[in-house]
Amino acid sequence: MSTYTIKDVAQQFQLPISTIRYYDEKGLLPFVARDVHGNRVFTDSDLNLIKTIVCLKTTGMPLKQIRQYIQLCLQGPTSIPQRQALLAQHKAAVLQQQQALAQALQEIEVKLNRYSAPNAVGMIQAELAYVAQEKAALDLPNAFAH
Amino acid sequence: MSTYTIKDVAQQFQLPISTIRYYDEKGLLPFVARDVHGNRVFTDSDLNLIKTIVCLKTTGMPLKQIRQYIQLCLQGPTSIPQRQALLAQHKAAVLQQQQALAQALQEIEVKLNRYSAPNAVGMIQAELAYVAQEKAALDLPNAFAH
DNA sequence: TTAGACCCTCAACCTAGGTTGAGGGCAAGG
DNA sequence: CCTTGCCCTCAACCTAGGTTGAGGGTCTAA
Repeated sequence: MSTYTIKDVAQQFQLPISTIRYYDEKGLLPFVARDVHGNRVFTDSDLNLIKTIVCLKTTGMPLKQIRQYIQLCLQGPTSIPQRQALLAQHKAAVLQQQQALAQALQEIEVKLNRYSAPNAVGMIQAELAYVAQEKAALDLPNAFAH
Repeated sequence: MSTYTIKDVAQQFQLPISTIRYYDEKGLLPFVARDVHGNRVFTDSDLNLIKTIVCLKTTGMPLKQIRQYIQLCLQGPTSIPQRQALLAQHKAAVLQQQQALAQALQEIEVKLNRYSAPNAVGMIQAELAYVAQEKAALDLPNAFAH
C-alpha cells in the first residue's frame, strides 16, 4: 500500500501533469486527497479510478459525463442503476463509433489499393479526364490539373 | 450528369450547411465551382471527393491534413506517391485507434458486467470498504460514501 | 410586387480540452 | 544557506472545429 505523486501518475498514464490538474479542476478527481502542504496524494484505489477515467476518455466520453460517472461512484451502491445506464449508453455509442471507423477505414484501403495498382497513373488520369469533361459540359471552371 | 446545391450536399452527407461553407473556407473544397451569382455548384465528381473528405474526417484526420490531401489530388498523377504516404500513415493511425478503442470497450464491458452481477451491491460495498481502509491507513480523508 | 425560400460573405462568438507562465512554498544534498 | 527539484494556484492563452447573425442578392409563385 503506497502513495504516488502527480508526477508518478502522469508517467503511469502518459499524460502531462497539467492535464491531471485540469481534470481535478474540472471535478473528475474529487477522491484525490492532499497532504499537509496541499500536494495531491494518490493511492492505489485512486489509480484504479483514474484508469477508468482514461478508458472513458479514450472512447470519446466528454469530461462532463465522466465527472457525472465519478460522482455516481462516490455515492456508493445506491447509484448502480444510474451508472449502468450511463455506461450502457456509452457502450452503444462506442459500438457505433467502431462501425463508422471500420467502414471509413475500408474506403481508405480502397483508395490505397488504387494508388498502388500497376496502372495507377492511368486510372487517375482517366478520373481527371472524367472530371474535366463533367465540368466542361456544365460550363464550369475546373480546378484540377489538366 | 447533374449539379447540386449546398443544401443538397448538406442533406446527402448529414452535415449542417454552415459546416460545408466552413470546409470551403478552410480550403477543403477548392474544386467546387460557382455559378454567375456566386452560388456553389456541386457536380457528381465533387460529391465523390466530399465523400472521401467525410471519410477522412470520420477517422479523425485533422482538417489541415485533409486539405493537404485534396491539394495533392488537384495536382494530378504526379502526386500519387505523396498521397499514398499520407493515407498509409493515416491508416496506421486508424488501426491504432481501433486497437485502443477495442481495449477500452472491453474494460467498460467488465464494469458493466460487475454492475449487473447478482451481488453487485455487495461487491461495490467491498470496494468502498477497501478504499476506506486504504485512505484511513494513510491518514487521508475519504471522499466516498461510507 | 411582395413574400418565402434559397444563396452569399464577413465577422463575431462559442465549446471542448488543454497548455503556459508568473509567483510562491517545502525539502534534500553539497 | 543556497540551489535543485519537486509541488501548488490562478489567470491567461491557445487550437480545433464549428455556429450564429447581420446585411444583402436572386428567383418563383400567388
